[in-house]
Amino acid sequence: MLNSWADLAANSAPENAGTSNSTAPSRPVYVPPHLRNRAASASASAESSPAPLPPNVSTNNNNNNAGSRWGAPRNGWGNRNGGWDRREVNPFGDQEGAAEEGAAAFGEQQENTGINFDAYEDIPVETSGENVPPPVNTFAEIDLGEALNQNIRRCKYVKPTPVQRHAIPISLGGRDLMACAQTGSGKTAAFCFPIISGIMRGQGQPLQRPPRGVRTVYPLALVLSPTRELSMQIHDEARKFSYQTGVRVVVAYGGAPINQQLRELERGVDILVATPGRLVDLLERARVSLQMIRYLALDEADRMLDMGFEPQIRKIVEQMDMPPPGARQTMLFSATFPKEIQRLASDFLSNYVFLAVGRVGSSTDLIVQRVEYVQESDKRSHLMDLLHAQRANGVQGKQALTLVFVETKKGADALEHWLCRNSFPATTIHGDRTQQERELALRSFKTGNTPILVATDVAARGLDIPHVAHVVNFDLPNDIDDYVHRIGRTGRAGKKGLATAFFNDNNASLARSLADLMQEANQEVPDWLSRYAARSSYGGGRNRRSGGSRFGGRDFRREGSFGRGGSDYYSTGNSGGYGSSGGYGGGYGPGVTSAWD
DNA sequence: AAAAAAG
Repeated sequence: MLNSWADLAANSAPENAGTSNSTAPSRPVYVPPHLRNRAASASASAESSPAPLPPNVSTNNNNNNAGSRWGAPRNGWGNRNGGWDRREVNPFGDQEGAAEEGAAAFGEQQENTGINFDAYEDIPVETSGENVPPPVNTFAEIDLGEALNQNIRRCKYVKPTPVQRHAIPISLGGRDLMACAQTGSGKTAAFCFPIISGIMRGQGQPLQRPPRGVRTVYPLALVLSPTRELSMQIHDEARKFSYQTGVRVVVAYGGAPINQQLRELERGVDILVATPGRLVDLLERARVSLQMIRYLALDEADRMLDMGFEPQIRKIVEQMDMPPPGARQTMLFSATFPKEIQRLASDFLSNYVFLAVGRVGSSTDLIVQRVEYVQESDKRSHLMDLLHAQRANGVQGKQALTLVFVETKKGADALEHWLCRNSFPATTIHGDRTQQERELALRSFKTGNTPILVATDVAARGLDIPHVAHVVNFDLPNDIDDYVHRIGRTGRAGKKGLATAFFNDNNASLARSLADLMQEANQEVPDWLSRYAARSSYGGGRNRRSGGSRFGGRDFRREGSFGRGGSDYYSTGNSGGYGSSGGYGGGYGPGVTSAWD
């Protein structure tokens, strides 16, 4: 009873507000955010004539036939939100608040500016594809719009990071993109800026929908990520970038009450950030339609396309109502991009640019990697030793943050319990905990309240946790890519980090790739590990996913002339067709990427 | 074999 009444009220209120004295719009039309104040009154008086296109609308190659294919723009904006959102909370308001708590606790300033650009100076970059738009050196060179520029200043971003310098012009040029890149250095911004800017410009043609459920919303951009916490993080960042641009960002993920998310959606959504399960739910309830999607971004794209996720992603991207490749712009980001996954991913892309922002020798050098031989039964006491040592390294009375990865959820609980019993304040994050518990754990860790976090792979990717001094692989993962992502939780934004792994016979299959990785990162490889690696290379101890070039860094379209790709990982220049290889033969072997995302 | 993601 109460529910249906509330729903009714929630449903009709914005509709009335948006159109006041006219008949309710039945057909959606895209109104760029900067015109929405006017649009609300304009559409009321001009119901029968097509809505004016924004003056600076630029035709996008990929979309210029969308009008004929999908129907001409109509009146009425599907999101029923005429005008800027006056209730928009200033995400910068508590400048020293939430996100900065950790920094404050450590007596440091502004994590956002903490990027150490010197660490990036000589980062090798490879691009391939046809007519690759050239990189820029400053934000000023790109016309992102004044509102967005102001937010960039508020974020204290002074100049674009390497991934931004390359990815933003490519995306603004309307091209699809597969990028091997680093989050810590602004990966989220690299796909958010072009999306926000594009939405503000009203680029391309809106796609018409058949009238369906009145409460259906039509986001223009979709960002998918593999974990709830990562979606939250992306949402938080995207909200900063879109502040006062009129572009509305909404997040939807499982484990949280759906009603609140539905209410947020009903207030209007331009950019939807979501985890796959909850999005499918919303699509099946017809509360969200993907018909108007003009931008699709997959964060941690290789994870999104691996066995566990691929069917869901295919369903969302190929079997719902999303415009096909070419009629939308698609951006895939990850630090690791095995070529098998690249092949899968190419289904979603159209004439795309491949971009690899690699590590230079110095990038993963920021993370000191250690491997110790530890029997299962000795792991706990060994961890204890590390933590005792870590205690001495505390900053301002706070213990440095240590992130401990384990294999299983049960193992995580057990270890947390044991640590607490031994007076090490620890908490844990894994998929068997409630969402509330997960978020609490992460917050408590970030603030230094609980300086030890025991985690499963749920925390392996993308999470930006400042001040993680030490990553311990209590249990090593089976996949070297997961190792790369895990250790990338430390040594972020150009800062130094330490990663310690406990290795024993159970990890024999990882020996070779681990030894290779460490060698390429100029780390000291223990002799016993080298011997292990040599042994396992006989036994076929290769990683399941590849025989060689298993890291990102290389466009799989360029495979072919070389037996196993990777040894010519970096060509020198940018652009060039598929076949052109600069042939930098040095050092990168089977492809080390950044240890970051 | 495990983890993640809907309830």
